[in-house]
Amino acid sequence: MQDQELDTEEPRRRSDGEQTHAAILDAAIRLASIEGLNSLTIGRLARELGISKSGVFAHFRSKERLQEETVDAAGEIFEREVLTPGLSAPEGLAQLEALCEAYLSYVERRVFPGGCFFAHLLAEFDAQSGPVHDQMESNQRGWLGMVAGMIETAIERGELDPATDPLQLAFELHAAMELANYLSMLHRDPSVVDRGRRAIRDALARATQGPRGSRSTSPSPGNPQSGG
Amino acid sequence: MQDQELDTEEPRRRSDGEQTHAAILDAAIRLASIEGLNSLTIGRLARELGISKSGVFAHFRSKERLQEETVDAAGEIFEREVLTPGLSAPEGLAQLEALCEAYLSYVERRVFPGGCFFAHLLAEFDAQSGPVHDQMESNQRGWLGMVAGMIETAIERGELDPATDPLQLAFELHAAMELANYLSMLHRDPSVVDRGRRAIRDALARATQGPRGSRSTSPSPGNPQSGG
DNA sequence: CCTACCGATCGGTAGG
DNA sequence: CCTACCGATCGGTAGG
Repeated sequence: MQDQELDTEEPRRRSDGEQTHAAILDAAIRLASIEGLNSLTIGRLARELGISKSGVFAHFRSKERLQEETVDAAGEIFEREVLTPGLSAPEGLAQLEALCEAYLSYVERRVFPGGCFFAHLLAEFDAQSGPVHDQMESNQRGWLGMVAGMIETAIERGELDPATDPLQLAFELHAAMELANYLSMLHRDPSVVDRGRRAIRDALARATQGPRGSRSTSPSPGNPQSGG
Repeated sequence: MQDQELDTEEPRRRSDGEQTHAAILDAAIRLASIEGLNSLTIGRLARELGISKSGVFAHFRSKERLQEETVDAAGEIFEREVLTPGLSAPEGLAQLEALCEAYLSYVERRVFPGGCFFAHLLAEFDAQSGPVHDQMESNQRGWLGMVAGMIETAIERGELDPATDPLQLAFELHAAMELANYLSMLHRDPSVVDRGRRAIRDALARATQGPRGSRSTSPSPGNPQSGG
């Protein structure tokens, strides 16, 4: 604690600059989810927030850093809105279902006004080279790998047919989630998400029963304490 | 025919202007498939083609018309490379399979350097309002409706299980095609298209056999001449 | 956070 | 198809 003479000017009040910084990123995320990361311009964000261009610029020092921080901030929201609720379910098939549902719910609730931020960036940067492409590639690999890992765990626990190909099923689940996102946005109709929901439910049901309804009769209860 | 005095100046030689027009659209399509329709600028196309900005501009008179003509020209390529080969197969399940394979082959062959032009535009304009969004919505509806129609025909011909939901199966096939496009581009790996191929083959096999391998024993041969 | 500025580029026009 | 422009906006800098 310092002398009281600093009292009236709120000593080390960091909130002013930080709040502005956060407000810029919030606007940037919203804009980029609708129009893409390359549509971000410093001038446009400044206009939207009612501050000067250089006022925005001072927070990032380059457009590249603005883009980087925007992607990172969107990643934190994705983590909070999708990964955390998805991973909070008990390990195995339940967790896989929870993750898929968390994603679809996040699309349905329009966490980002333009739909899934990363689905937009996937299409925007799949054919472009550079740091954003590379980050998206690693994001996608991580996501698909995580889903495939959950499928493997569910197989080990006897909850899914051992004949299931984890990466192939992960691809199909992911495909349903992505298209549900795009089409629900395109048609401005959140109920399109239900098509994705049904595709996922059916795919998991088939992998549960096996392709011919041959179901392993008594799956082992599994070990809730063992890590993946 | 006119007098010979016009001979040396090639009367009504249209090829010059038309070739330039076509060359501009070709460059625009290629650029837009990689970076999106909004990344098109008249100056950039002019630089790439080695002509002046106003030389490009004169062909379209507005950026909006350039974008419209670019989308239309890409549509013609899609028709030639996907729809025509897909629809050339005999009506029914064979046609449905041919259409899916025509799409995957078009992705694999990199008909557009940035992958499927319309998959890119779907993500770019799903959350934006305006004429391009509206055209993409109608394109998507048309495509999904066509696929669903082929599924209906295949059901009527006894080639697919009558319990199949045409729009739901169309959604799942479409989802596999789109993700195959995005991921094969993202990883610069055409073999990712095989994941989509397998997803489609499996989905059709399930719809052929029914969910439990209960297959209608003697499907009617169908009528190849009747329209859909 | 501001004003004031830089060179480059944008879509578009005028006139040929 | 060209040169020569227009006002607006871009990312970024200087200096406060």
